[in-house]
Amino acid sequence: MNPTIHDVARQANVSISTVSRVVNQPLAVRKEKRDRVLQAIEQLGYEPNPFASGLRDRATKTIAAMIPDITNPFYAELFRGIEDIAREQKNNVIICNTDQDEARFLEYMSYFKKKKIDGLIFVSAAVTDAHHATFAELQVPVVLAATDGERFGLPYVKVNDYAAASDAASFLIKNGHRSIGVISGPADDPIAGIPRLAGFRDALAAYGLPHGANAVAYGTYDFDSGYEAMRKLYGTMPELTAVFAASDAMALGAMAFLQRRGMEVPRQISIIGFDNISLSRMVTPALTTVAQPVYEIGKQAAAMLFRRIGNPQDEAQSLVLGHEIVVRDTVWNRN
Amino acid sequence: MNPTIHDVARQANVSISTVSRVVNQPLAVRKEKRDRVLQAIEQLGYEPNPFASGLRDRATKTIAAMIPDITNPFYAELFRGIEDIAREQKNNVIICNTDQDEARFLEYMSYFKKKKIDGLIFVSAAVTDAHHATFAELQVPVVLAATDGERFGLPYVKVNDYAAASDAASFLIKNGHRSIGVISGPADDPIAGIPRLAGFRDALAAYGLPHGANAVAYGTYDFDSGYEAMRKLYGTMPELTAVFAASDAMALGAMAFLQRRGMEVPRQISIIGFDNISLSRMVTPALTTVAQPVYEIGKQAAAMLFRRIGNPQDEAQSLVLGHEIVVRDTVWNRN
DNA sequence: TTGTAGGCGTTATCAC
DNA sequence: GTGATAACGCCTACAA
Repeated sequence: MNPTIHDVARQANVSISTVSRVVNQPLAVRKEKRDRVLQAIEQLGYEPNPFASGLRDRATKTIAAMIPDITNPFYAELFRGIEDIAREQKNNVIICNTDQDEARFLEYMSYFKKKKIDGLIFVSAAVTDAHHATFAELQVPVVLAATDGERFGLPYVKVNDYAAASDAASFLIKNGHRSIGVISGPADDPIAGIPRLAGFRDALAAYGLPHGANAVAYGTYDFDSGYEAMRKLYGTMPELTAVFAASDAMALGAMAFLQRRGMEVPRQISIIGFDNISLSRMVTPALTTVAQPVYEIGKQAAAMLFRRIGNPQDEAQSLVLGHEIVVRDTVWNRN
Repeated sequence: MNPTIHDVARQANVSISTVSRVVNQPLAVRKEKRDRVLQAIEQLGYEPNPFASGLRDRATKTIAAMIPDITNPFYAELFRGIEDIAREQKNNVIICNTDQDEARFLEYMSYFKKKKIDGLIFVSAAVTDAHHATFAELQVPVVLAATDGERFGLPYVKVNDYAAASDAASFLIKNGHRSIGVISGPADDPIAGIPRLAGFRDALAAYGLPHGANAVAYGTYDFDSGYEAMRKLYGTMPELTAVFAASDAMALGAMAFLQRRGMEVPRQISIIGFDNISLSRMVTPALTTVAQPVYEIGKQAAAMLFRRIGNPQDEAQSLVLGHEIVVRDTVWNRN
């Protein structure tokens, strides 16, 4: 049996209210008594029972993280950032794999309406009207990670996808490539689809390079779709010397396609990915890619959430973190 | 504000105890009233407040999963199995990344002693005396996943590592290999180190094949250590035609070393891994490996845990799940 | 079979 | 500045 507030009170020879005050508003208690209480707490190893507090205040010391799939290394690492901050704050984080499934999402949300949570971090998927409405019902702070919230005024932490994709294009161009294909995310994905494609294309255009429809294939960020997209792309644009993929997994898929067709990467075709997942350095040749500070995104999102939980009127300032190109072995210098 | 038991009672015109009974022991209530109550529950969307129940019964509807690192795809998938069962049981699972760090482990455990959990799943790491002692203090059921508990009488769900490694050896031998190297886990790891090495060596011995110290290098299951181990192994045993690695990540490391040295896999050197992580099909050539039913291990471990939580005297029957060899492209048939 | 009442540990409100 | 006390919502003796 854990010690309760009563045990501490008895030990310190004060009332339970005093103990409670020492814990919650230490300044309101005369120093002398406060020290006595503190000492008793220390001795007994007292910690407030979260159920009792929860029952009274409905604060749960629990946040939820909604993630497409923890099995995906990108999300796993982002989650680590969240978890590390939550642990610092002595909070639990309960993890929700949505599998991008609407029903699953709703199931979790209705669950949260009963069994309260203090806040929510929504990772990576585009926010729809339906999502937004559900968030509002929840009545707790919501922070977005690796996705955009401008449209709904939701605070977010992410990278500038447009600029990052644009940098990828410049990098390829600087390495002497002129015929460049793109494996994009879904054409209607406002997060990692549209902006990355636009950023990349605009950069090509700025250099006066072709960037027509035949230079783009679409995938769904995973390995298999990258493999398939590469097949299509190669069909419509056999002269290409480089490919930009909007995710590392797709880049790996593209690479697998090419290698299995007997083509040499990067000598014949160069590839640059996006994300810098841990696998990207494990393949041969190691993948050159645009790195997002994934772990940091998770950390900052969590920090922002706790700031808002502590102070609900805090007008959270969204964060755009920097990206960088990690140069490994899949881009050939043609100059 | 969510409806409480009182609201339901009023609506159904019964006392709160009747409502409580309907929820907890439906058989003890006359059918007529029961139906009325059920209807009221339905109408109001009543769900018991978990804090109130928690406060009374100290049941938290929360289990913990101790995992070396959720960023590792193997653990991530195992965790998915755990989570899926937990959700079925309307439990939360809080995830603890130990990073194999003792201090971190203890921090979590002491945290759990305060803020109770209903049960614990300990994944993958070898159980030490210290661990075991700490488990005992916790006073809640503990189940082991992907690790052994015989020594302490702890129930576990795992694969037969010895037999699986032995099968890997047979597979290589059947494909005509005679000079075979091993990249083992740590020599003192009783879980995935010792048994996999022993199983593999014993199989070689059974075929009258050499299996001396020069045919083994040791790693720590990760990519880099596999890379390094392959370098050593190749130094001591340049005649080898095949390598067994005790983890896929090490197999990938080994493969990277060979490929970067200009060697062809599998034509010159074959590789077989262990785990069947998702990456193994993404590399080229795709990795042949011994598959563990990871997701299933997580599921079964969780199911076992909930069985024991429900019935503490349940003498949990440990489970040994089957393995299989997933044949892809890294083993050359020399016959 | 059903209802009443007490207590789980905390915090906040009110007196003092 | 401090202490008693009333909730918070649930469950379960115990009484009826």
